[in-house]
Amino acid sequence: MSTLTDTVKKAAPLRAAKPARVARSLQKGQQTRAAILEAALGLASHMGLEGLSIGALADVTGMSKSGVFAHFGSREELQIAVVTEYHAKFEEEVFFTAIREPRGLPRLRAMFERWVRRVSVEVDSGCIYISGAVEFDDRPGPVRDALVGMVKAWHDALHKAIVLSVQEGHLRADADVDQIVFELHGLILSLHHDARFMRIPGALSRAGNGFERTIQFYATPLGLEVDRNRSPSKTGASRR
Amino acid sequence: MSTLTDTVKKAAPLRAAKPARVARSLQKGQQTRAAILEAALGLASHMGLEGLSIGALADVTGMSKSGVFAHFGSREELQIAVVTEYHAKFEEEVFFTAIREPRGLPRLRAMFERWVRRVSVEVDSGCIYISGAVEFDDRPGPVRDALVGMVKAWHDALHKAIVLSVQEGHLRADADVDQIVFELHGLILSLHHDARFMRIPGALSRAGNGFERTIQFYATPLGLEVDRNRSPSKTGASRR
DNA sequence: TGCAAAATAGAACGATCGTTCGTTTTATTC
DNA sequence: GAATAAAACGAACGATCGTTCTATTTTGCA
Repeated sequence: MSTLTDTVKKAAPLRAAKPARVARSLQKGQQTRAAILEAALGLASHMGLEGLSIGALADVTGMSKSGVFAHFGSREELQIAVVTEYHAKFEEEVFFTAIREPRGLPRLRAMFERWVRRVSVEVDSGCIYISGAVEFDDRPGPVRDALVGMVKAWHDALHKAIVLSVQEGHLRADADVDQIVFELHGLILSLHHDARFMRIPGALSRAGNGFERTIQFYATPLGLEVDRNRSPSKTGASRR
Repeated sequence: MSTLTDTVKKAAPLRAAKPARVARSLQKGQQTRAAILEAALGLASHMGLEGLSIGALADVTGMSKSGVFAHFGSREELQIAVVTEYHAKFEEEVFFTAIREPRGLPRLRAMFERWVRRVSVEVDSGCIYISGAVEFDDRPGPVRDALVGMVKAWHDALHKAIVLSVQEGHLRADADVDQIVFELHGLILSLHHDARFMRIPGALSRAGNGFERTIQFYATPLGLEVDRNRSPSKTGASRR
């Protein structure tokens, strides 16, 4: 558990821009900065990181453009702050919650389910990882670097959860771990696409179906018959 | 075959904006318009549809801003023209080529393979369907409508190819067709993500593996044993 | 309560955006 | 080749962008 956490923390170490303020007195600044960031997160979820403008942010928060600007120093640093904030929220609501589940399939399933929830239903809208990936796949710079680092950290976390599932005997020993990460991520991306862009109602359950089917496939021992009578995973009691 | 084609054509009927010019004489206008569109396609592939600017387009083509502008009447119509042009290319290089394969699994496989190629390796870059889906999932209007219609047409084409695969006995009779479309699309999206954003080299073969694995799953008759002589997670000697 | 520092406002900058308009160049037709 | 229509240009517009600068207000601590 601490290992997974460390991975996430290490791969995305951007956090402490401010040197923590020797005497932690003046809180007003940090306070409004947090409020701005919250608004920026909502705006970026709708318009994307590139659609995020300081003027619109000033309108939403009821501040002046320069007042907003002063808290970040540049638009790019604002974008990085937004990405970092999103990462922290994602970590908290998806990773840290799921990791309390017992290692192996239950934990992996929890990670996927919370991931699904974050991408499709939660709060006001879209996943910044996903929109950011499209916006910055051809745009080098620190924003892109931050995004890549965080997604990579999440991939690593998934990777380790799958390895543990193999070790626990929940998945086949010869299962291609990276391939599973690839396919699970694909289910999430397809969910995001169908739910948010195409507005297809059934997308959410499709993602769940896909997960169970994938797990079922990689859980089947080599040379043995697939048990079609019932769910493949003994831990499968939880959902569905 | 004509059915599939009709579906595509019907769902995305935007094509003939110009009334074909009674006497098909004046070709200079259409000619430079096509050249501009070509450049716009390349630009939009890199910067996205929202990143596409008339000024940059004028620079690339060596024309004046107003000269470029006059060919489309508005930025929005330019974006629609780009999307439509991309659709035509996609149709030609993916759909019309694949549909020459025999119905059933061979045709479905051809569609997927050409789709993969379009998304990852081909020309200069990214898929406008994918970037457009992210850019316009919260932005109502004719551009979004055009995009949704075209993606929906492609989904329908996939749907029919899968139904034919079932009818030919290549896939299980109880296979959930929409679920398969969902999962195959997920593989493409994951490929686009990993190859273009994360720059992971193995992504291309992962997509192929995922396809073969998915097909293998849905090809297995209910209650019968899976043929495990061949390794399932391996590439499965894909090329049939 | 007074003072220094931090936080915010306001105005202005250069740049770029999409768009309009009048003119000039180019292409097509008689 | 002259007449006519299409195409391309160039300058300018209002708006918005990120950013800078200076002034003003607010905050935290003595």
